[in-house]
Amino acid sequence: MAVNRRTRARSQSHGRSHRTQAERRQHTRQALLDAALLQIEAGESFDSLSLRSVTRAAGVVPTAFYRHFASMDELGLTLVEESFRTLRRMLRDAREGLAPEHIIKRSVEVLMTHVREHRQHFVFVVRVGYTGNTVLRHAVRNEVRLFTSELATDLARFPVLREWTTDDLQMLAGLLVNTMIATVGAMLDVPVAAPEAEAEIARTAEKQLRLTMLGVPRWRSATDAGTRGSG
Amino acid sequence: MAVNRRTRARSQSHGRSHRTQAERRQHTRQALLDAALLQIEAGESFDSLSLRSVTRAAGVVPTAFYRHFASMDELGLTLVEESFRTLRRMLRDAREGLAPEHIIKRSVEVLMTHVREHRQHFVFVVRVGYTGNTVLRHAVRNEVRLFTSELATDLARFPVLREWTTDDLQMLAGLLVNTMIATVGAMLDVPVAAPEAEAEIARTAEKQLRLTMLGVPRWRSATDAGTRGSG
DNA sequence: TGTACATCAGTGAACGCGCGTTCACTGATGTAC
DNA sequence: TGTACATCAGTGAACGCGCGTTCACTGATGTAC
Repeated sequence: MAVNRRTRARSQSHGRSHRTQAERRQHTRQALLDAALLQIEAGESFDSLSLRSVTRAAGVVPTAFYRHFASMDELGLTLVEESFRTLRRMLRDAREGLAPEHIIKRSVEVLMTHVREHRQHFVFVVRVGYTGNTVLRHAVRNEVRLFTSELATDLARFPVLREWTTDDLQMLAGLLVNTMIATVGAMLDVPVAAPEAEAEIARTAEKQLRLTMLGVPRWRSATDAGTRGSG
Repeated sequence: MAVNRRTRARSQSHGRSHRTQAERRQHTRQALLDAALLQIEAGESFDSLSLRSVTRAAGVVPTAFYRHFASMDELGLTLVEESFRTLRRMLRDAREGLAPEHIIKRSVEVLMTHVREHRQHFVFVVRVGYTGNTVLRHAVRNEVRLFTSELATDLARFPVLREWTTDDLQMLAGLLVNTMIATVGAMLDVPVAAPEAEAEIARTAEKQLRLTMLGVPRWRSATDAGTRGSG
């Protein structure tokens, strides 16, 4: 009898199947994060999200917010971390699928797949990276810098790049990341599941990466001539 | 006497030297636009600007806003136009200073100069181009597309690009514009008048553009091999 | 296992605030004679 | 040039609304015995 009473109470209390308090806490927390991502995906900027709209969408009362985050900024920083965890996973995936012949095509495929599957995280990064909120903007741009460095490290392993300076590798990684960000931006302009448009964007990204890599074997001499003079 | 009375009234009325009603109207209108740009430059997103904060900064009462714009969106669209007028002027300047040998260095110089001199317009474009407000975001991205096309037309005049398809020229112009946007984004991260940091950003941009252009002469054959097969 | 108490995620009322928008207005400039 | 009237940029009071944050609370879960 006592057990029945408690079971009923549990399932009634929030209409969910989470047995422990910790599980329900975690569930609410994630609901708040998801509500914010959803609104950003729908076209809002982070600045225009309100604590009340987020809690409303998450199905809790405004004051419940403070059980999980001290402010919207803190929630935003959590989303930055969550998003870049996704991006790092993508980098790892790309690293593994490296058949040197088709590396560009494969990289773009990995990118497109990840954008499709984690659209919200990419929207978040692209939007917040340029949005008003100074704290979040710097958090994102800092993560982008780290991400670029990781890519530079990966690039250093390619034979053709073995002789490049760290500086030049960063420069190349930056160029590739720029192309990636612009590609993501273009994909986000397009309705979800518009295969033609997506394919067109992918083709352009591939061409741009291919063109970039075409310059690579000729790089050294050009830099020497340009910066070291006739010494 | 009558003249004196009127003169006094004029100069007292707003403490300014604008003689005609039309001039004063224009003055207020520009004050509203400038106030918005200033707040965006200071780190706000467009969404977080309020009609009241803009009128406050412009030194007029909130309701005066409606004498000039029907809504903040309308003011925003005016700023999009104003900003891209600046960017087009930049393109024209770049077009004129084309000494084929130093074209990249010169282009980056033109870019850096314009960003320094019209910082607000660049901040506006970069921020709004990714911010929440759907109307403005699309307005900006559309202008960027037009801007890219104009650049593609300019590129078509170079001997080495004369044989390129329209599609490939767009692709290349897109790559250059991406680099430009990323460069502007990096410059805006940096405090105003930090010559070292600016120079470093300029150097990276130059390298990236140079690397991109290094691939150009080799482009055709690579594409042929990739897309046309052995026919 | 059963009981008594502690913890704490979520509640709901209340607050003061800045917002966009309405409205009737004021008074200097512009214009017709 | 002088006068009488029209125009219209800017004013100021008022409104209802959603916001973030405070506070005392409730009641289910967790824990010590």
